[in-house]
Amino acid sequence: MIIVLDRRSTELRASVDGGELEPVGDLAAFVARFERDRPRWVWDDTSWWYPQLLAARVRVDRCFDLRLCHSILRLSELTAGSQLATAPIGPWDRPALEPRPRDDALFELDDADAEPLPDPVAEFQAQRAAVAASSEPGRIDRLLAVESAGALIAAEMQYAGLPWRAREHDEILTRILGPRPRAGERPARLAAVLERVRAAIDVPDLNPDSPVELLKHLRNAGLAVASTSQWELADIEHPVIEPLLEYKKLARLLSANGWTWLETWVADGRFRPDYVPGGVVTGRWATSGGGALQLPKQIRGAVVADPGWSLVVADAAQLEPRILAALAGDRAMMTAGAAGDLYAGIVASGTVETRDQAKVGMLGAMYGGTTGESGRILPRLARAYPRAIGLVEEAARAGERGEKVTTRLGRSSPPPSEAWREAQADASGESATEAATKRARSQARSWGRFTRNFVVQGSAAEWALCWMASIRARLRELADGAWFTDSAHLVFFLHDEIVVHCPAGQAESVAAAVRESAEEAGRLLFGSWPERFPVTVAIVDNYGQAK
DNA sequence: GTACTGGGCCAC
DNA sequence: AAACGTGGCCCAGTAC
Repeated sequence: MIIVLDRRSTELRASVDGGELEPVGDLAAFVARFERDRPRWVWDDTSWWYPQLLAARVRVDRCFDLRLCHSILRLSELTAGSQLATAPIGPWDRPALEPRPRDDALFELDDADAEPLPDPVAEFQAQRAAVAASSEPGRIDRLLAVESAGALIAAEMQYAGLPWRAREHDEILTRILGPRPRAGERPARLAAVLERVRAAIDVPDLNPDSPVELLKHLRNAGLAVASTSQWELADIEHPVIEPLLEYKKLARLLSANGWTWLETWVADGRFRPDYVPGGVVTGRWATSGGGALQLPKQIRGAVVADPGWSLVVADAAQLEPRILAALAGDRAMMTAGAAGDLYAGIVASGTVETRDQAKVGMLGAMYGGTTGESGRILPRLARAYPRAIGLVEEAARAGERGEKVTTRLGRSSPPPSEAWREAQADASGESATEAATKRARSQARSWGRFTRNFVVQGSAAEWALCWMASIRARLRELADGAWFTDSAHLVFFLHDEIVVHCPAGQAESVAAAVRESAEEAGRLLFGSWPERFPVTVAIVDNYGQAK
């Protein structure tokens, strides 16, 4: 069953299985009634519809998020010839849709130039047509389904929140920075280390938070530095270095995740980040506000399970190189990963000497690194794993030619900008200057690094979506009809890592579900292909205790 | 006052 | 004195 929901008028309407649009009356009651038949809900934007349903304690199993699906179909090479992909840019291509029209006349006056919301029924039909005409409808349809499932999960995680102990957070800050000071003052330990910085270069009123000022005084003190970043300072011998690096560390914690952050983002014992599914070109999630995807390890100790509950923390081991091995069908690399630690397996094969070399080399291959140790190791990896390394090299060459690349399930990279194309065209002309050629070459390489990484990062993001969707389905079975936050539920996601909050008695079942879901995600992407996706699972009270 | 940019650094 | 992918957020500094 398919139900398209429409919010173009203040009276919400629905089309059931292709029927006429009819008023729904009370939305939550309507959805709850039809949800018993497990329809696929089709709506313009999950972040508009779903939070209000959750607030009314109505959960849905499946949806199509038309805006997210549109942006995939618009760019995908698998639907390149479709009407949807060739139509002019329209309202479905906007990053976020406009809010619901209001009755309020004044508001409408203000809002007069806002574009009307588009027709979801017509858009759904256009999307189905694009999928049906695709060279690989199964892949793209799976991508649309898991992308949409991700949108449901993001809304559910925000509703549930990550359990957060403000007192524990305060204790961590106090231990590292000193007690919370009055507004505008530095905490004691931060102030003390700043005095050591000022003394070391004899500048009593130094403002260490101004890079320009700091750089000037460091150079006056005789340090041959071009910036104040830690990678440059770390190697220098001078009494100011140690306290300065310490100051930067503490100041970062204070400004990014200090007491102000705590007051802004934690309420009622929960941190509720605003996840943005599909917010990154590669298909990764982004966040807006709260910085959930940059939660520093230092403060993860403030994430504490409720009394009688546990946290199941799981992360996929060496996800990206495993994805690459599977994408490329590189048996040798799969063999390296079969026993557990992929990097250790590369060492065991005799390709490199240390685990760190294996890791640096693989990351360099996937990011396009050419200098330093990763550059030196790459040729050895290329000999041992010609298919895997060949795949990322080919993705880079395609990008340098201005072509698209596509992930496992069918998300394609955007085309390079018009300026990029012009630069390439200028460089190939007869009258091209040496500078123009050099600039074009540099831009081409840069775009090649982007497409090189896109294939791996984007396919890994698809794996993670499949993993989460599968976990969500298994946890629903485990809940046995209970409201989802009263049973095991997802509370956190970090690219290749998830956290489930669950009654302690469920923890072992959840751990099993998480492992089974990782296997299922591998099958959803690669069928019966033998690459394995092992996950490390920890059952803890406190996120800081995991790994 | 707000809007924007660059430096810097956190995560993967 | 950066390179080597994807981001967000804070701060200082500047333009308006």
